[in-house]
Amino acid sequence: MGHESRVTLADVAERAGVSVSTASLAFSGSGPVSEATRERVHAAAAALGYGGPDPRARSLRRGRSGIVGVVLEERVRSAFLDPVKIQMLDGITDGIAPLDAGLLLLTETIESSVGLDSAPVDAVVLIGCSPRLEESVDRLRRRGIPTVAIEGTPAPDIVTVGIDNRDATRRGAQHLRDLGHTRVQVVALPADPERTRGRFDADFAGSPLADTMTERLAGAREVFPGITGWYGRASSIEEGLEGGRRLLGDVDPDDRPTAIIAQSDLLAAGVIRAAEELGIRVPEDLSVLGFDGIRPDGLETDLTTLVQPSIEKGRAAGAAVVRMLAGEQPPNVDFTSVLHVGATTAPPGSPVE
Amino acid sequence: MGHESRVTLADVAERAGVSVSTASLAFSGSGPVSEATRERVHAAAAALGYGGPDPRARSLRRGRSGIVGVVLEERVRSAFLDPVKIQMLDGITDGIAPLDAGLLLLTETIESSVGLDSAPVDAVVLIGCSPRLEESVDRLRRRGIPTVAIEGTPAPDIVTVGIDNRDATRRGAQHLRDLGHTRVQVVALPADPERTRGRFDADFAGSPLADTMTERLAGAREVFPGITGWYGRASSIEEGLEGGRRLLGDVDPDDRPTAIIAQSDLLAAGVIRAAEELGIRVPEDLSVLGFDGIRPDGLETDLTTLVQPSIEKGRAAGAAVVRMLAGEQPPNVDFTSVLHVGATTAPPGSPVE
DNA sequence: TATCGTAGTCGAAACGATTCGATTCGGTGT
DNA sequence: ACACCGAATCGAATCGTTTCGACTACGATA
Repeated sequence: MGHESRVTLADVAERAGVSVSTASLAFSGSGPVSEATRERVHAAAAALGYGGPDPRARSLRRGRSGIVGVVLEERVRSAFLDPVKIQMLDGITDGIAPLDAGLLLLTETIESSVGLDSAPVDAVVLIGCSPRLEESVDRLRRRGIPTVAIEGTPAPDIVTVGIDNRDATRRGAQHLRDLGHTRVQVVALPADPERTRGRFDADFAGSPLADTMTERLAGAREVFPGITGWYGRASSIEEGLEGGRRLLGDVDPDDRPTAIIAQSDLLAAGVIRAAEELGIRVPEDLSVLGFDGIRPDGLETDLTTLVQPSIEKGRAAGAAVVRMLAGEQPPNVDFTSVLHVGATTAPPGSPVE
Repeated sequence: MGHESRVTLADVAERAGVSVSTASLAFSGSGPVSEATRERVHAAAAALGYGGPDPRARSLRRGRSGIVGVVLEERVRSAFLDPVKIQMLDGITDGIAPLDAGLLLLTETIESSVGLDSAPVDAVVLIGCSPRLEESVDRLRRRGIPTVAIEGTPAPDIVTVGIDNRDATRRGAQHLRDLGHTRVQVVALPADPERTRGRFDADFAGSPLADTMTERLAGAREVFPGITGWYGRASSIEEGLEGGRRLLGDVDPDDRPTAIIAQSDLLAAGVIRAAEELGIRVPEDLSVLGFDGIRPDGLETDLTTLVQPSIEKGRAAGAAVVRMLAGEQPPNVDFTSVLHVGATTAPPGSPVE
């Protein structure tokens, strides 16, 4: 039963003895309908097993679907493993609450990203959007879909929400320098769209596209000009572990860095784990600086890190969406990170307490 | 610029000098169109800044929106804090991959749950759906929307995906009994829709609605018939901590349980933390059994727990959705959990190694 | 009593695409 | 040269609502 023709508003109207338009009003509540009529319509609906107006037709007519798309650059799985992303998502739901819209998870899959322009969204939020998205952003713009990018390259017609990546990292690096560190290296976020990993040297220009990575690196260089390091394939403990092994294990102990600037807390957690493996003590033999201010899974020490307001970022993005849908043109937003000095940084070569 | 009337397929068709239907074919590719025509249409589209067919209209006509709804019983925020939920979500995305549809996050908000029946979804997956959903499920059924419930009460017309909650817990409890435990208590999942918390005694019937909790409790009772305990407001470390304090701290040390069956790993982690607070050693003075097989944030010990295949559950749910949309009627699925013996269970009163 | 405003209702025109059946039109097979 | 076929194209109906303007009563105002 049930796969015959569906019950429509017209059926309900007929049974209730009213016109379709009246029946519509009885449901949507926008317009004057007598109490008696409303009841009759609802009764008819119940009798016919009508479940309410079809959202598809409604959204076509209204021009709004009540859905906000969220584009994650990676697989949903990996996005959900990153606490920062989750916090942003949470902030977004907060921010768009006034719309009472749903959140549609879209992943920037290979190529066509079918979802992105066949999805009935009223607006889109790009989270940590990668360069590959350029083209998609273009299509969104053409379709006139309001777009907000968190940590994205600023572009005409889209609102961006970001943080002071460069300056924050500079302050963190300065903290290390103040402690007396001079041999410092970086374990960085992915540097290219192909998601490779490897060492980079002092000349490394970064990718114009991997904005976050490049900015944070620039901040580190303001304090340690010739700084080199390693970039991973993702922001994860695993990649940090790999990077840590390379930077700490493959070298003559005398050349080994006394401090590592990790571009995320997850990477930092990996670096610390690598140090453990190699018998290097943190912070006595090695200082580690993170970025994000989350508490990485399984890391029990209090990480020195640059705390960024992830939830706020999401909330701001959500708020921007709301305003754009209201016809305004909200300004870009920039947040500030603060240095949290924990237990993973200390003067180089300091004795065990 | 841009808020005039939008460009439609008709405009494109006219400019390309073809009929609307041909233009449509040129885009959707379903039907014979000469190469020349297709190019002309696309050129016209580009010239006019047409971003492709409007998904709203398309979905009305096609009767499919390409969106699968996921209903989380709680706020999105708290759902994302539960690793089990995340794993299921991940599994779902995997499972519905063949549809290449988006995932719409819906929360069972108070009352009307605006989202649930005004959302243009082709199918819905309920995750850990609470009893309050009964009514919503009803509406979904009426609308003829295929519905899959993970850990939900079986109901006509909906497919359920579950695990052997009862039997698994029984095996876990048996493990404790085999170790020699007799004073055992439970720290349980929420027991009622109002999300209160408190003690429950040997007569406690559970809620017919909080299925998971009741089933797992029943399993424990098969081994320890008169077992009592505490139920929390959520599955979280925090609630486990609270429960642990009550069961371990508020009693005469001689009556104190020698083992606690936690109904989730997060609760177990909380219990362990409570034990630490109270100076109770795990597993020497207290054995703790978890459920889920995740690695709770910040817990460094290897938890003895019942490992359930969360990702598989999600995947199965996704697969069921796919089959339902294909017109089949897939069977319910039940998975099996396996006992992982870690370092948090030991014979009662055993000496420190 | 004539007039006006208003609550309630209705018809019909969108909304923007897809799709079914019909129509054209070169080109084969015989 | 005749009927016939498939490819390409087109017209028109359809998906199920919402909304706009028009129309009816009916009580209130002048």
